[in-house]
Amino acid sequence: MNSRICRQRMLTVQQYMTRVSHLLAEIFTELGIDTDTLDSSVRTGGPADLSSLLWSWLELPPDKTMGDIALPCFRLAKTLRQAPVAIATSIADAVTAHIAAAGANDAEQVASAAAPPNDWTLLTDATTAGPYVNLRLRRSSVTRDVLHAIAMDNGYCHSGRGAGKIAAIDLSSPNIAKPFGIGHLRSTVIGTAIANLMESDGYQTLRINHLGDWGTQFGKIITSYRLYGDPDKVRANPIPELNDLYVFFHQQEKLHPELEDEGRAAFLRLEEGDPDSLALWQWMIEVSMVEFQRTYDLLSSRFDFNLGESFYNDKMQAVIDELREKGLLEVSEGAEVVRLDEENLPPCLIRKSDGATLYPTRDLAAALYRHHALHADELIYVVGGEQRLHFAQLFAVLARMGYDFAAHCSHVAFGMMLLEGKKMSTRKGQVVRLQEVLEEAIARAKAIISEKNPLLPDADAVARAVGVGAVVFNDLKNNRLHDIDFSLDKALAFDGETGPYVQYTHARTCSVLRKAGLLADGDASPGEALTSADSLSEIQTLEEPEWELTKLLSQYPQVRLRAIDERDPSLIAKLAMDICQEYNHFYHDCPILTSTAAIRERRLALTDATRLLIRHALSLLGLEAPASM
RNA sequence: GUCUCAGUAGCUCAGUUGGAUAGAGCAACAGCCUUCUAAGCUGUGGGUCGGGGGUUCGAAUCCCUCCUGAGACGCCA
Repeated sequence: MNSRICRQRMLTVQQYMTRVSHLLAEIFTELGIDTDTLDSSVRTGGPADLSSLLWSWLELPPDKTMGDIALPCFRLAKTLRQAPVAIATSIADAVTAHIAAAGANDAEQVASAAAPPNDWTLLTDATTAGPYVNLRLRRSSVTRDVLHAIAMDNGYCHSGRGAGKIAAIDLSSPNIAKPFGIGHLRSTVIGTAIANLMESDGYQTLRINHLGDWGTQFGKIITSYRLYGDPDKVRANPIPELNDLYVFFHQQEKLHPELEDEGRAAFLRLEEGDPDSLALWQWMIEVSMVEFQRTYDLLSSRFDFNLGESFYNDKMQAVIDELREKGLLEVSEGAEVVRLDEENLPPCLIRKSDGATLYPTRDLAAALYRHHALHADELIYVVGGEQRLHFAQLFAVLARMGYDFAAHCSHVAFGMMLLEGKKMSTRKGQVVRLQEVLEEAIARAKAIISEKNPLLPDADAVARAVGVGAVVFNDLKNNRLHDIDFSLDKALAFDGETGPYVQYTHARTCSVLRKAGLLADGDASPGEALTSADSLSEIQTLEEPEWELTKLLSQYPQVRLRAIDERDPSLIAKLAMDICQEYNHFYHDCPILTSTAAIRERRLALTDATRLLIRHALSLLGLEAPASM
């Protein structure tokens, strides 16, 4: 159970692993094993310090009944010239002796976060299973520490590695005059979650919506509108009509190739500043933004900047000048390029043979603007994986220009959304409109509410939170680079590993706390149950589900940091699901409200801790957490 | 053709900085609401981890090779 996260040794009960590794180092020294006696094959690349070395060896037993932390002894066999099993036995015996000497069993109250690093009361027993030493942590003290830490937010929801730094995140980036398709959902929700994660680490974020508002396509749309458009119809229903005109134009283009030149000429007029064309273009941006905003409102996405591609029109000449000054520009086949042979990349096209700029030119200008004008330290691009090469080239050119921040640029790639196994194409009119998907999701959520909980106050708001949550979570739970074949039924599933499941579990924790009189609706701070948890002196025998839940909760800080480092929100989604699964298991097996005072107090504290972390995880992912549903 | 990414249960995917018997959800079947929300919980069945070689005490994980799918590869964005 919960193997997804549990088996990653780095992430689990990590703070205790540090202490355990110190204890084990003591044993090793006692047994005459120190870093000098370990041969280099055992130490390779590892830290010189014995306890750090041991720390890196610790892992989790595959089965929770075996213990909490395991030390495999295979690699010691060669140096010590003993069988791994024998080594494991002597280590386990030594640990057992220490535990007994520490009088651990009478010291229930002693072990705590403040205990010295060589406090053997942290452990309750050591056993062997073949060549493995399995150690068990003292549940009471660990649980108390974890609950205390969550109440204090010791790194659980906030950290400060990004303090004073600015991260610019390029996300969403839909195209003007085209429908906001399901394909743009990924960039929007992944980008939003990454921005939230960075903020939890102290970064100031700049969420930049890099709108597609420039290019030949606008010449085509303008031409199509002038030739075939009905102004009244377009005004009534702008985006679908403009999209239809664009699609129709492409069909006509096949029959009348001369239209292509006309479209190009129309774009040229726009570039030259023809007032009529500009007005039309401006108007398309306005109506598109109104439309997009409806979707963003549902998703609770916000942006610090809506800067279209056109914003950089007057900033590209400076880039070209700078490249030339730095001697990076070369003429090749009539075009101007930056060669990237050393980086083993194809050359980056900066200027067409007719002198016009290109996509990379614009992105260079944008990167420099974000660096110089917006003072961004980190540049993050949440853009589909098909643009890998483009970003590799972009970053390489920045490095060539001598910008150190090139090392702090990253492309967060993701797979494509497919429709019935095929790439969606706006040109062919094959798009799934996100707005429709969200509305359908909300309608289904509403139907479930009226069936299961007809008296729920604020049902509409909850339906919106849950419906949208289903769609967003579905996209966030796997950050795989897999292409996704869009399925409405999958995106709108409310059972199993879904957003609504996580939200439901959150509502469940709220309900328990409400019944205990410990929670006012929408309370974001730790409740009384949790803040008084460090005074819980009676945490004696935790039952399995409580212990498993505690261990999962303890992973939150490390998982959050890893999600930030790997720019992977799915890690948060997965841990949230694991916590929910374990909480529901606990909820089912362990009565809370009807238990005797001490147990009730402890279980309420666990419930409140769970509630806080689920709530926080959901907020990182951009989901709401209704208090009942 | 070159490069990149992917291939794990019927489906969707975890696990990939090497460790013990490869895990979830969905779908199917069987149970659990006079007790804290059944959007839940429990159980059953389901696997040549794409194929083959190699390194290792130990490989889904590392190396080589082949197969399959997707994407990118100079004047679109």
